[in-house]
Amino acid sequence: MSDPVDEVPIARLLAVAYRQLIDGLHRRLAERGWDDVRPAYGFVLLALRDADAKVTDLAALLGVSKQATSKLIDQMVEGRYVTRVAPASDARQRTIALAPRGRELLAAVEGIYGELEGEWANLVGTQAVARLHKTLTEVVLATHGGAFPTVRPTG
Amino acid sequence: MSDPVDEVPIARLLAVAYRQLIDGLHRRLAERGWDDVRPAYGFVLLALRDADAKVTDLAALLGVSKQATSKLIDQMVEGRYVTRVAPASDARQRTIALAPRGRELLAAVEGIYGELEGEWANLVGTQAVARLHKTLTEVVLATHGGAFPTVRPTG
DNA sequence: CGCAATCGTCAACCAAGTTGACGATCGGTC
DNA sequence: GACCGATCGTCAACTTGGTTGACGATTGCG
Repeated sequence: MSDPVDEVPIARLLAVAYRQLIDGLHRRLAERGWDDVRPAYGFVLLALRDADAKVTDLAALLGVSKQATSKLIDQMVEGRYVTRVAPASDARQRTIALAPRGRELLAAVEGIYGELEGEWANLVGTQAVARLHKTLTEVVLATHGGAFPTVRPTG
Repeated sequence: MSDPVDEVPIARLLAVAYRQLIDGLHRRLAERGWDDVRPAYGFVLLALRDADAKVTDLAALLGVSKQATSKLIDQMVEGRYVTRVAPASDARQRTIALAPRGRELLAAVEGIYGELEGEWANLVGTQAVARLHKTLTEVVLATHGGAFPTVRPTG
């Protein structure tokens, strides 16, 4: 690639940077023994951190069908990251909650994100990273009516 | 999602922002009649803007196998975006070049990127967007020995 | 009570990757 | 020139992670 750096579309920068973070995350997770983890797990773990969720909630969050979500949860149940229980309030539903192993994984993920972001801060400065975070947040919120949008897994 | 915005990992912001740009790009392309375009086409078009390439070059750039690349090129040849010719220098190879229609598509893509980035500038300011570009570029270059890395398509 | 709506799972299918294989062609060595 | 390992790109079989359709069970409302 010989295009001047100034002309690289932001979309490509985002793609490369995202890929880099995700690859780094999964490499470090594997090094620490978490070697059966898909990128999509991260979004589910985050969603469940503060509150349990239903399959349809997670599907909406992830931006995929409920069938795809159900499959993903299958895997996560099998890996013992989440639990799936029919609540007393509605026998059709399944309540998905973090299992202890899922909490441990979430802690590992957030720790590694901290490391990776810290490495970025070492490269370009803490302020630049904070500004990056701020700018992206503003753009995303402004273009989605002030709310965090669906995350379609991109990897 | 109830997590405070400050705690959203950058990886997620990147994913959302990227998704947003790509979706916006493809929506506008479709509106302008380009309705058979995959996100991966963009990376190929960019790569071919200044120089023809071989299948293995593109595979390395895209971060996928040569078989996957060959298939992708199949589609792009069929859509008349690129041409594929065995060069006189080596009968095993295939030289992939932009066809006229591919050049038109590339121009459309770059125009839309300009629009989208302009909209971001309207939201957060021209300077913030420029800084975003700069920071991401620095991070990416610093972590890849000064060179632009492989882009594995993320969508 | 009846029925439309909702839930989540099963099943079939699809797109875009992966790995293995292979015929054709190079390029280096003898 | 002959031989052979390396390289090229395509074919083929397979996998993965989605999609859509279907459906039995369960709600919630009239």
